[in-house]
Amino acid sequence: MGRSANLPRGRVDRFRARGDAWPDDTGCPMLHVDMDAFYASVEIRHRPELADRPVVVGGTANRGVVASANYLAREFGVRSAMPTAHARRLAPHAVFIPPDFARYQEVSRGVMAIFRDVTPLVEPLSLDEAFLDVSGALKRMRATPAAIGQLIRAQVEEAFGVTCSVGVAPTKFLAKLASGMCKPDGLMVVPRDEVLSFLHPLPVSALWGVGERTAEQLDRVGLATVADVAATPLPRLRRVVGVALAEHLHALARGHDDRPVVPSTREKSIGAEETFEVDHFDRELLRRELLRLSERSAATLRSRGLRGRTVSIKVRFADFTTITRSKTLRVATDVTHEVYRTASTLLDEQVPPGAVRLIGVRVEQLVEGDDGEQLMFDAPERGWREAEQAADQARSKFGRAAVRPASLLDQGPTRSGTAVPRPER
DNA sequence: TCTGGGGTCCTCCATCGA
DNA sequence: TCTGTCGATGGAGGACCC
Repeated sequence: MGRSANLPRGRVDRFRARGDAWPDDTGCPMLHVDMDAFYASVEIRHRPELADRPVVVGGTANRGVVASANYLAREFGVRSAMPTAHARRLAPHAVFIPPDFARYQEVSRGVMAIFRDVTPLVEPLSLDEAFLDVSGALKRMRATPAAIGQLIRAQVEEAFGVTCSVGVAPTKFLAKLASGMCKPDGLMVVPRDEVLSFLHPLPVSALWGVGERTAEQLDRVGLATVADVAATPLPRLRRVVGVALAEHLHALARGHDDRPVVPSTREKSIGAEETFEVDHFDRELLRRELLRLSERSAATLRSRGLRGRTVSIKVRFADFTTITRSKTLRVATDVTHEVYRTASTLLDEQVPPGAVRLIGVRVEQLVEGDDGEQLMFDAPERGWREAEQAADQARSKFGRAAVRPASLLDQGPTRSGTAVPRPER
C-alpha cells in the first residue's frame, strides 16, 4: 500500500469508477496495480476463520514493526511500520501473525503472471504492486485502459481471493497516486485534461520523493500544496531542496513524468541486516553476527550469478545514531569468507565501542558472474568458492540449517525473533 | 510510539592523477 | 619543480521508497 492512501480523498471521488462507469480514460495507458493489505489478505485467505477479525502481520518480538494490517485492524489506528508493541496496545484483541514471506512470494508470482497475460510491459515495484503499460494491449483486447484495469481486478480476486486497487492515468506517478486514493478494492481514472485539477490541491507530501524531512523544508518556505511547488521558480526550489530533487518535484507538480515502464531492472546492491533483541557491546558476538549476515549476502549473490566489489557495514547504536563504513576490493567477489573478512576488518578498525542495536552487511558495485579478471586474481579464494557452492547445494537440498560456519553452530537466537519483510505503506 | 529490513539515489567531501 | 584546476572515484551519511 502506498503513502497516497493517506491523502485526502473526498475531493477526488468523482474520478472513481462505479461499476462500468468511469471518467474519460483516453490517453491514459499507465496502470498502477496495488494489492490491498497484501500480507494480511494472504494470511486470511490461508486461514478463512480470521476473515471477521482484525489481523496484523509483523515482527512479533519486542522490536518488531507492523508489515501489514487488514482494514478491520486499521479501524483501531493500526498502521504499517508502527511498532508491534504500539499496535498491541491499540488493538489487543487483534490476531498477530509473523510474516510468511515464501507464501506472499508465491501469490505474488501468480498475480504478476495475470498482469503479463495482459501486457509484457510490467514493472514490479515490490511483491504487492506493479506498473503496467497497456498501450499495446488496447487494440488487441478491444478495451479501454480502465476496462482492462477492471478485468485485472476481477481475475486477481477470482484466482487468489485477494482484492487490489488500480490507478489509471497518463503517467506512472499519477497512476500510483490514483491507486492509493481508491483503496480498498477500487479503480480510479485521472483524465488527461484534468491532471492539474486532480494534482494541485494535494499536499506536498503527495509528491514522490517528499518524505517527512523534505516536507518540513518546503513548509518552512511556505510551500504546502503541489500547486505551490508548481508555481515556484525552479532556481528558488533548487535552493530549498537541492538541484536534483527540485527538478524532479517541479516536473511532477506540473504533471510531467515521462518515465517509461521498465520490465526488469538490475540490482545495485545486496545485503542483510539484523536488529538485536537487546543491545550488545560484545565484539565477538558482533563478529559472529557479521559472519551470519555475510553468509546470507554472499549466498544471495551466488544464487543470482552476481559479484560485488564494495563491502559496507552498517552499525546502529542504542541511541539510534547510525554509521556506515565501506571498503572497495581490487576484484569483485561472491565469497562469504572474503565478504566477512572485509566486514570484520571494518568493524575492528572503524567502529567505536558502544551498545549496538543493529548490524548489517551490504555488497555494492555488482557485476555479472564470472569474468576473466576474476579467474586470474582470485586463485586463493577459489577453494572457498567451491566449498561454498557445495554448501549452497546442500542447503537447497536439506534446508538452511544443514550447513553453517562452525562459529555459528553453538549460537542460540540473538536476533529480534522474526525477520520482518518490508511493510506495505 | 519509539522506531524493521532491503533497497535506491543524492549530496558533500576527500583524494588522486593528469 | 611547484601550484592550481579539473574530472573521476571512493566513502560517508541522509532521505526516501515499499
